[in-house]
Amino acid sequence: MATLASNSSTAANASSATAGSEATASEMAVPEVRTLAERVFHQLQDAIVRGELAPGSKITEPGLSKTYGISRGPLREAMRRLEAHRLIERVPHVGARVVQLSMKELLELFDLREALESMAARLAAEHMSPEEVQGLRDVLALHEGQADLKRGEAYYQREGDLDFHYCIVQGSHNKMLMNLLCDDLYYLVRLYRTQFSASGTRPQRAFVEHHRIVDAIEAGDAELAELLMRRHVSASRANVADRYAATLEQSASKS
Amino acid sequence: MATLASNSSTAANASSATAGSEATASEMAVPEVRTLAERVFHQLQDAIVRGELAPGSKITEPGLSKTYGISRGPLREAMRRLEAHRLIERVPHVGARVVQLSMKELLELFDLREALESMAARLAAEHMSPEEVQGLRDVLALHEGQADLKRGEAYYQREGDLDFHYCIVQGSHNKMLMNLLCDDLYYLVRLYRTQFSASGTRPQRAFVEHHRIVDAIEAGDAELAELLMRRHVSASRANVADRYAATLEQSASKS
DNA sequence: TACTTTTCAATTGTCGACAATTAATCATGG
DNA sequence: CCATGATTAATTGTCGACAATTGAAAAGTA
Repeated sequence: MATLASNSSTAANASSATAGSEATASEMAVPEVRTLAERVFHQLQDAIVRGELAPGSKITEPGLSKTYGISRGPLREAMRRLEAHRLIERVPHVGARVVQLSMKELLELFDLREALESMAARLAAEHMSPEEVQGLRDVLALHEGQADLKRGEAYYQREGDLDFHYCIVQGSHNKMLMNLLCDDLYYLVRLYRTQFSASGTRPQRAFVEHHRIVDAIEAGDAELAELLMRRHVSASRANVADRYAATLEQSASKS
Repeated sequence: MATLASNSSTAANASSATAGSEATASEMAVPEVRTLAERVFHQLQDAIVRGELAPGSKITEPGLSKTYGISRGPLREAMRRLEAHRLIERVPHVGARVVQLSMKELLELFDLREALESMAARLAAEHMSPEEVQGLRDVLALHEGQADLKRGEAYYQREGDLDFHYCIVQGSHNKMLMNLLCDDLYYLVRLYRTQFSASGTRPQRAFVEHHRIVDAIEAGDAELAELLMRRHVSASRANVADRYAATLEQSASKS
């Protein structure tokens, strides 16, 4: 219940908003529902990331228009935004399909994360306030408690992992970096996790890595924070690659 | 003439296309002119980057609709794409304005470049073919010849600088990285250069740094290439920051 | 049977008009 | 004279309809 899939900047805000939750925390801080195009954009974004719209499936404008009960005008603008966020792929005069991440593209995505998140960790070590660091520790403690409850069920831990990375990026105080990672790349990461039904692995190791990163940030050691985050993402990437290689090997021996 | 502002991936393609130029090389490889929305998107993109649409100026849909002779439908989709590329900023029910980069945002942009381009250099050192490295050397020689001709006139050198960085990113063979840098960030860089009328400085130093980077890439030394590119971008960032500080100081003493 | 050509249904691209919201203008009162 | 509120013009958001392009099914021929 603590980690929610849609807005997912939960723990980041939880530190500042101490009391008086007037919203039920299940729908908060959606800054743009002023227009139909915005609303259907977010709906489609969630539907894609949660796998309700299958990767690779063709989506047609009249179909969505009837499904969401809106005209094709706003719908096309929403689709243009989805295209910009790389959640759908369009071909002029042909149509649009939900993206289907290949392993090659997934590894490319990890290279991007390694570059950007290590930079984020460095900036976080330089700019994060003590209160923000405390919030970061709270996030870690929260997710560790969860992981104690359901050992093995690593799905929630996975969403918690993203919450942790969200906080780091927020701590960088670099708006461009925040937009890039939180608005674009993290949605792709979540899409990958549903697409490959990636049951999170190596949870306890990730936990200690998270703690080491926070330690470095708290100490203001920018270089160390950067290095540790870089290793953290790189190890995650290697883990994905290994599991994929194992899958290939398995399917090869079967046939 | 060699460096053109619009498509700007000139020298990158020049290496592969050796003979038989059927296009006049002034308009090549524009992969999407199939639809009105695409065309006006590129036109607006160029107009903004070249400063024809002043930063901060409000752009209105009926105005652009009449200017470009198209309906508001495709125009709105083009504007949505411009918004996604961070070249305009929209407020629902209010309107859109051309972005105006503050110095804070410019420095944020440099942090992004440092993270991404150092990663690009590392990947380029790992994946670039000898032919691609040779093309890179050609680009360097070309721009050095230009700089010899018009010493002090560093504007063209600046565009050449971007050409160089284009080639590196291409050499990374990472499509996501290429899209991010070439389709998004480099347009912002060019916008900044026109906005701040940034007459390029420290040209000769940049030249030797470029050569060192290519040396490292050719040697396959990924770590060194990464480090050098990182320093290169960081030095450029520091240079911008210093010049800005000097400007502030000057305006303070005047008043 | 296999291959080419033609037809056609469906989808996308484009347009003009209407409704909703905003910001500026103008009037009114203190 | 300034502040406050109503009015209005302009811009944005939304919709339905028409034109253009595509991919596939159907027909025809070797």
